[in-house]
Amino acid sequence: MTGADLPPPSVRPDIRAVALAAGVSVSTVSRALNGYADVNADTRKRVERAAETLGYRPSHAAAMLRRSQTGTVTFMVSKPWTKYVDPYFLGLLDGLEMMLAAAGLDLQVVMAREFDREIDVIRNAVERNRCDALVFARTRPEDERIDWLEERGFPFVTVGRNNRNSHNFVDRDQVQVGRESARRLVALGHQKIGQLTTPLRYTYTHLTMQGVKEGLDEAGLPSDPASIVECPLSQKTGEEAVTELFLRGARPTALICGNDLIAVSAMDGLRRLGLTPGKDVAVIGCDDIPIAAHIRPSLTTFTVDLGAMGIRIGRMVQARLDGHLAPQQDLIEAPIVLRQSDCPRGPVPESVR
Amino acid sequence: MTGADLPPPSVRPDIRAVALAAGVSVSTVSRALNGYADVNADTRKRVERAAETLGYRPSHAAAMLRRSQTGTVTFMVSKPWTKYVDPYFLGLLDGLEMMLAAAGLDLQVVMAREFDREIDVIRNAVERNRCDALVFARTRPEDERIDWLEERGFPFVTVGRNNRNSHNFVDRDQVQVGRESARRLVALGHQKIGQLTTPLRYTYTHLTMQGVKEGLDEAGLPSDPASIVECPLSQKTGEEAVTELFLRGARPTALICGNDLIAVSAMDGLRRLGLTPGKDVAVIGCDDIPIAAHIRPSLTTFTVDLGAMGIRIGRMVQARLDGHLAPQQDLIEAPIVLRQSDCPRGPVPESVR
DNA sequence: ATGTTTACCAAAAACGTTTCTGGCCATATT
DNA sequence: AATATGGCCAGAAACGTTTTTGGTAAACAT
Repeated sequence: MTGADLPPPSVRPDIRAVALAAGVSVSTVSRALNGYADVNADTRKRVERAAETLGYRPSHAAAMLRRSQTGTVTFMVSKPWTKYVDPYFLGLLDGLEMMLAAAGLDLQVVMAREFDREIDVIRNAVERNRCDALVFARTRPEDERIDWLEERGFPFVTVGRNNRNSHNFVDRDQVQVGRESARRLVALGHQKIGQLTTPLRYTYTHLTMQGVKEGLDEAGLPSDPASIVECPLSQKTGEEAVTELFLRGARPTALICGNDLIAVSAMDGLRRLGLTPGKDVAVIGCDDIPIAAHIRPSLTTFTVDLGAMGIRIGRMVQARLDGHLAPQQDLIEAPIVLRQSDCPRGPVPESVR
Repeated sequence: MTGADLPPPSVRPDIRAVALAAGVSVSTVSRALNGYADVNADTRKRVERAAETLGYRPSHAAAMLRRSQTGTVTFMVSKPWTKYVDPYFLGLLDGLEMMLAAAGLDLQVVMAREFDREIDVIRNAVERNRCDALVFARTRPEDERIDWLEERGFPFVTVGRNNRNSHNFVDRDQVQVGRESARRLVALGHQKIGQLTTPLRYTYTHLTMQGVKEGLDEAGLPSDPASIVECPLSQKTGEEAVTELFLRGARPTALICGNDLIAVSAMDGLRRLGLTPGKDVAVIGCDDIPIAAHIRPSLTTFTVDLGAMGIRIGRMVQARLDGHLAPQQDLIEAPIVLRQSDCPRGPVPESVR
């Protein structure tokens, strides 16, 4: 009559409440719910039922504190990504989050702006114990982030390589991308092939260039440094880069572009020079952004299953968290998607000097 | 000589360690570091110095547990986004994360796949106390997520509206986008204007259509339902939609497209019908994706400062967390970016029937 | 000289879990 | 019959903070 048998107010039920309801101790509830072996099947069932009817949700914070782990994985995205390399990002996150969620891990996203040094973001995440593992992309040959983390033995996975590669990473097979680009164009009769590369500070840019060189070597063609222009989209569009290339006197009949955005704006630049992309000059991109199929000429490019890539990252994170120290490294094939923008070699009109 | 004066091993320093080093109590350290008033300036300085030299980082988990709040804001992204609306996403996240980081809040990302019901994701986040506030987009006129959260008084901000609008939201002024699209095309002499809309389940689609209708009404032009095709990119490209439109017998000389991807593939469809976009048929998009300026014809579209939008969301979250219950609602202007794809009305060649 | 406020700080009680230790009972082993 | 074993569970000690309570000493007012 005192109201003690009223349904409890809308306060979140404790583990204690569950224990009370199930008629067992708190520790037993914990063990039962966490799947420990030393708990009777009946008891476990009773506990589970009690938890269910009470709508019990364990407090993440408390568990986290006690276990001294966070249950979250942090994905760091670098600001230069934001505007231009979008397509890459969400697909990856999708697969990753799926894996992590299945393992009961949360995904946290943190951005490194230009005025932050990326390393500070990482230090902050690690030193404040905000996450159990880190994931980041845009790796460089000498990458202080990787050095710092390896030194401390903190779990992390990168999208891309450095020049040591003693850690867990997932990457497209960029050398293959470069090689296949070159091979394709060579097969189409091109001899003078220009390159509009992504920023040189990233490892994958060099890997692609290496692949291109291999492809040209195979055909006995020279690799002329003058036919390569670095093209960081935030400062220089493909349009400007292609103009620069022709101003240098290079007269490529084909262009290998570091990504699709470069390719598209390069095509724009070609038109401005009076050339028709996909006819006078072949163009190959990389990434297969959704729009690549719909522009004219539609873009020949390399695709990659980002979701699968994210899943592999998730698996690596888990493996590392489960104590598997041996570095895991996955190179993912990026198949070429043939469309219209690559074309057989045609003569460059004399109107362009 | 017992080694007691050796530097402590590489164990994370406690708040107790700081207290010891500063010669004060644990509670004083806490109050000093959290900026409470009732602590002497000297003491505070001493504590801060001690914390600094020890490299003390408060345990997030412990603070979280004690304060019974999580310090994180969850952004839910719905799967249909993933592939096509990337650019939208990252810009938003960027601004949002900046605001949150400044307020000491973490940003967590969670994905709702098709097989998950979005509401489950939200329930999980809220009931397990995983976050202090929620943010999500792609709102619908009748949005059960909003209903559920409002019912419970849980803090959240949406990108987009529902049909009640009693909560905190940020949105583009879609009506204005639609109206201005129509006005622009009318001014260019167009009378038959087709619409390729984003999915009808979203509120913003209807708002845009309403704006278009207003624009047409102003000019005394009829709004023909037959000139409207819904175009969910995951099932129907702009190319298919435009074909459908002409098959229906509608013969628009201008197209208002729900987003840039629709616009680009619609232009492709036009070409397939023997029409030249930007010449025979005007096309207007929405979003101003990075590529919009580089395709041919370059795309007239509406831009929006996503970073600013993210920042406003962040502010709303903070306000709500600070106890400001009155709903805040921001409508953001999306200025038109005039390029080549909109053109004066030209005759549709008879070759197309 | 005696209350009364004020400024500062220490002690201790949470917060809600997990895990360690140990204990009881039934069963198996000698 | 005594002892060891194993299954199962309760109790209690953490985990590292924040916040409440209360106490001391100095400053102030009476």
